[in-house]
Amino acid sequence: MTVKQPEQRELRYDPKPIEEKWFARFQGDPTLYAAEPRDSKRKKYYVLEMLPYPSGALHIGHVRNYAIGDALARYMWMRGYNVLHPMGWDAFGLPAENAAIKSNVPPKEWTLRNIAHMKAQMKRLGFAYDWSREITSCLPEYYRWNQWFFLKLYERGLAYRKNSKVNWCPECATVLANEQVLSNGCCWRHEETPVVQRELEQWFVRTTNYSEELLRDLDELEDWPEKVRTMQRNWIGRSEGALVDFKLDGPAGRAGDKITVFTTRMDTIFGATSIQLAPEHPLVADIIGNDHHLRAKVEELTREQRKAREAGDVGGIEKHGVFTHRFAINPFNQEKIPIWVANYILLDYGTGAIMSVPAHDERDHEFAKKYELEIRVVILPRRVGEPPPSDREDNALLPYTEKESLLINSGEFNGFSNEEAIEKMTAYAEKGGFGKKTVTYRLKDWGISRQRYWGTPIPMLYCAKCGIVPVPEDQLPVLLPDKVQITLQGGSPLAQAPEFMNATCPKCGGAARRETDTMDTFVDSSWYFYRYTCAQLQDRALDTDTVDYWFPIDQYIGGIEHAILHLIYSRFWTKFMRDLGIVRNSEPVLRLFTQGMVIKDGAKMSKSKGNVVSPDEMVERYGADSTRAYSLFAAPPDRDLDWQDAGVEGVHRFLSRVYRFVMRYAYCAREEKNSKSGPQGALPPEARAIQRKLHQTIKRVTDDFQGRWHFNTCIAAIMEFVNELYGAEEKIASGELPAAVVADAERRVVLLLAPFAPYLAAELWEALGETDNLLRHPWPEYDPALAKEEEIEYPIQINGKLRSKITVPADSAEDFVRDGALADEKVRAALEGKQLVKTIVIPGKLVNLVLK
RNA sequence: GCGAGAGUGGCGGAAUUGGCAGACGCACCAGACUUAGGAUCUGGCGGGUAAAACCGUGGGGGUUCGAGUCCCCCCUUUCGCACCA
Repeated sequence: MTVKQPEQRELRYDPKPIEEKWFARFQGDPTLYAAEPRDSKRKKYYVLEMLPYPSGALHIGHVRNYAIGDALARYMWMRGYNVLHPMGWDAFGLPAENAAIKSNVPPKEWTLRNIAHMKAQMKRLGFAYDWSREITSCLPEYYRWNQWFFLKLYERGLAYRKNSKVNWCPECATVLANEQVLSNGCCWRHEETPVVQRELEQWFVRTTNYSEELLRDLDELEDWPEKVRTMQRNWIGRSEGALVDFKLDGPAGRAGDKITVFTTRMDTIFGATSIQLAPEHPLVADIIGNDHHLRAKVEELTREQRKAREAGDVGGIEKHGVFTHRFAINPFNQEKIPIWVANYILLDYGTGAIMSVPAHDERDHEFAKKYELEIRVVILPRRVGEPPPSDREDNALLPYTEKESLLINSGEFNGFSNEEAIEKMTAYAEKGGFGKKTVTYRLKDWGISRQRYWGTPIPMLYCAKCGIVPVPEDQLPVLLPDKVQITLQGGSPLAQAPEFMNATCPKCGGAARRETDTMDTFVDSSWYFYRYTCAQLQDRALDTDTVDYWFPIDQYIGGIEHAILHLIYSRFWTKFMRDLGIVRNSEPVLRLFTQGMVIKDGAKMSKSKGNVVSPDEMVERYGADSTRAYSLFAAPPDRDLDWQDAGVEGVHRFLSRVYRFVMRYAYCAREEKNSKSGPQGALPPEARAIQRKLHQTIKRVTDDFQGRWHFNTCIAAIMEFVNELYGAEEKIASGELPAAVVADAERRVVLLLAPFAPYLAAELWEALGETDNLLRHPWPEYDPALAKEEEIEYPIQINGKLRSKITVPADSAEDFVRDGALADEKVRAALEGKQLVKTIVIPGKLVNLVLK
């Protein structure tokens, strides 16, 4: 056998020409990542990354997001699945309008330019997307379906218009939905701009119709992070209780003759010693009448609340209130109790009015102490197995808010437990016609009106004769006018465009005015991922059967920031589409993965902090493969990642080592084409060691893809193996090691690398003499028999401390291992003068000797 | 205040079910090859010691032959929620 000389010339890994070469080839091969099922009987895998907002260039955090999804897509593809992996972002292609205006570029052009730039970046990074499925939501085709869905919502009474107080971001110059206001009271897009309240006519979507289902189905989403499920539960905020009417004592006002309160603690109603109204409760104006002093006081309370709300710290407000000089009647005992107005009562939760029970509610207690209101105990702790305690007040316990309780001072309900009392008292109220069992939700309807120019126009007309009239389906899409004056002065710029504004009423043929509000961009993002399955469809929004094949999404990957925005809206939209009969699934996403943020210099990457790492720069310096591999190597994907440029260099060095090794010894594979099944027959120990490590490495990498996605340890395992190959380099170069072993190792390492460094893998695959596309090559299998160690090193512990090590054949019996351990020199020395109390042998793990 | 994570060398992080703590990488140190090295290769690298012993996974206790891992108490930190009646 002739010994081939390894490649002698200096081999330098230069990613640039390699990536350019394969970039061109990938582009020329539209079938490479095609989503058309290769075989409809195969299992499918739909993987999608969550959309970052295309307000500028990609930063390295996005790259990490895509790198995770891309590695999965490639792996599943090699596993033989039909993979759908479309772009996540461009469906969301509505720009920060202001940014466009400030840069003096028309918004549409600005959007398309942004998208083109990002697309170029994505392509350069080599992400395996199906580019034939692009959707760009700023284009007329997408408007059509958004508007069509809106008409369906309207037909079903799920879209309505109402005048209400809304959140307004001065920076965006538009309205925001509740979900789009951060907990610090600022806008989700402008994290330092406080949102203010405005009163406006707005279009709403009745998400609350699905509150119950949105909540209930969270239980089924077992493969969602618990954190996201909890956030959604809190956001929906279901609360079971009852409504109770308290009649006004004295004359009725315009807003009625009673105050309805919501309570979850009906059992404490005999302890109600006042009624508290929200400052903006409609009855307040009625009952304070023309009392200037009271009116001023209420205005002050309103201001305090508004200020706290705008600061996002309603919890920190100092409780203030004022007595209205009016009374209400407790329907349970006909007692007259004072009506107050308080700044901590919120109009938009429950009914905006509460019964105050100072003895059994912390807030009421604090308030009553401050204003010296009566505190009356009506429940006592129940002591199991003991007779009910006496009616003595125990002030140290107050407020007593536990549910484990027993009623006192409550008329005919004395002696009942909390649970029984709530049930009986609610029934009593229902029977008496002054109350009823009810459930309230914190979730509000979704306000979708935006006063932007750039967005899907809401397809509605206002006719003087016919009122609100929907645009007929055959007139869709309603398109935006080309030229408008954008002033950001509030109100939609569309109102200044007469050619847009003036329309004909489809009912009476008279003059009509068009709705000038456009839709929230979250409407687009609520269903864009469905459209990917049938992007070219002309006559319908979606094809039900195609959607049914791909849905639900198998894996959605993104940041936590959409937990209660996009992820609630899209769940709602799915249920709505299911009820329309367009889709068959009730949930859009089977598994959700929230990856960590990328941290740089101790802070979250953001433009305002100036710590953004640009992928372009990284690709220029180290290449796309090194950049994406580092984003997976530096930390497990669910944790935050601390970006260090030096780390990229390390990964780059590793890829260089792989490149040099494979290029140098590629001849082994080219010469050994006949033995692709791996080396046959008995191998010398060094060759066996390489083979064993190879199969162990395949197992480690495969296990992590199947299980917990710790891609950092996958890459580490491949590094270890490559180090081992270098350790045997002398023997490989001299031909001492069978070429078949080297060839086998090279081929499989390249395949293992394919999800993490696809350009390099493609180049090396070719160098190994392979002509097929490596994505079409099956993922390497490991052979447990070949991965098995032949010898095991047992650590010998004495009293739990490591003292020695022995090496025995892997299949040694326990006795043999024990005898071996006891025969060890160091062990015998330690045994000197001591008594062996116990010997513990854990097969395959260790030996522990207990001495006394 | 409530809820969920996290705390391991100089740094990022390994250790999936209790079984050799620090894999892999960065940084650093030494050496080789070099006119040169910001290339490459080899070796070292938790503290401590001449070498051992010994000490080491935020702190304190416990269970166990054996604890980063399990239990109890506490500290720090990140995120989310917070007058939700």
